[in-house]
Amino acid sequence: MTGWREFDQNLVSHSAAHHLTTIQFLLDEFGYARVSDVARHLGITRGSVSVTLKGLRQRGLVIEDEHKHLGLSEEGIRIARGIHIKRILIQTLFHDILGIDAELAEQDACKVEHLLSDETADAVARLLQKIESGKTSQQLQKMMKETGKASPGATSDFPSETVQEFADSLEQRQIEREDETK
Amino acid sequence: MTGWREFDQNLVSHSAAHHLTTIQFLLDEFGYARVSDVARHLGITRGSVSVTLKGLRQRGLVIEDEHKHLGLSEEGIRIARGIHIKRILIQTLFHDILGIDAELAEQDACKVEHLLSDETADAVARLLQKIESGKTSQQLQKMMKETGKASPGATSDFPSETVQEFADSLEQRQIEREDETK
DNA sequence: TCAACCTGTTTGGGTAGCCAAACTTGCTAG
DNA sequence: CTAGCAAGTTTGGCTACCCAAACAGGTTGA
Repeated sequence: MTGWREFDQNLVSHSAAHHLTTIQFLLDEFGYARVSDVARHLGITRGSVSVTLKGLRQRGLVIEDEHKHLGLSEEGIRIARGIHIKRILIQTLFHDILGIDAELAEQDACKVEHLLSDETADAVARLLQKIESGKTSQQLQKMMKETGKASPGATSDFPSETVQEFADSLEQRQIEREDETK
Repeated sequence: MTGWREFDQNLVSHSAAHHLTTIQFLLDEFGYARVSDVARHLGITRGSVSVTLKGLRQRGLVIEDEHKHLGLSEEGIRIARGIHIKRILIQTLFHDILGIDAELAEQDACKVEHLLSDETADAVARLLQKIESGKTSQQLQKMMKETGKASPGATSDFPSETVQEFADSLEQRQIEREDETK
């Protein structure tokens, strides 16, 4: 298992990602952002935000003016924007393509947004754009819409028996392909 | 921002997920699993594994026989299997559909496997199965294959300008839909 | 003016993980 | 029989988060 712990050497942590995107959101929405605003928006205490932002200031991602109003450095903006876009892309993938309920799609997207590689995010964008741009058959459109509905008789467990079997077959094929390669 | 911190009240943490799936893997592969084996496989020290597994034993997910050989309880097996299947599904989605390089697809899948909701994983399975089962047009098959290739002239930055604009338009539409709803 | 309030910071405490290093155990090769 | 090694555990230390509570400054209304 190489690199199963890559996650903790990411550019920014889950927490930092949310601090940055929150500041950007507040700036867009209200024109300013203070420690308390960030804390309220994230649902954590001012103290926690204060400490976290101290770190982000030291890393040069967050800046502060004389009135304690927060802002993002150029790099902070880049990072926040990247994460935000990933969130939108994943959310759209889950909601529009997989048919996941909007709220759950947002929740899942929020959990993984800062973990996905740029390459994967880019690929999601390309797929969505292709589907978008009408290069898609009627058939696919219809199929995509149906994807969201559970198969008749599906239970609430995961994995269902069919999913289990399907995943097994996927894995088997994967192993075979690896064998071919060598 | 409701529930941006859901991640830390998941069934199992990223670390625990890997401990469980590693035990399952070692059992399948070698017929036994000991603390040292798990440690070697995960690339961390025996001490860390020892402590973590103590917790998982207390939670009833991991069991141990008189020879210090590890095993999984019924619930442990269920959890490990669920995570493993999610990994396979996501990896396949990224590799086969999005065209992401196999290694990166595995790495990304590994980061998010334990975070995705059952519903989303199920939906991924349904989508893959539909594409699989030949209900898909030739056109889509072709499209899927092309998706992996970056557009000509694409740079190595994320997000590219086009992706940026595309994501903006997605977001705009999302907002409009929300407005309609209320 | 000054008390009440809002804002921000600091500090002590807690959990989750990781490591290194010191032990304990038990097996095995001389 | 025993020295040595491998396996497992414990402990102290570290980072990254979170909270609660104490504290410091500025604003504002009475």
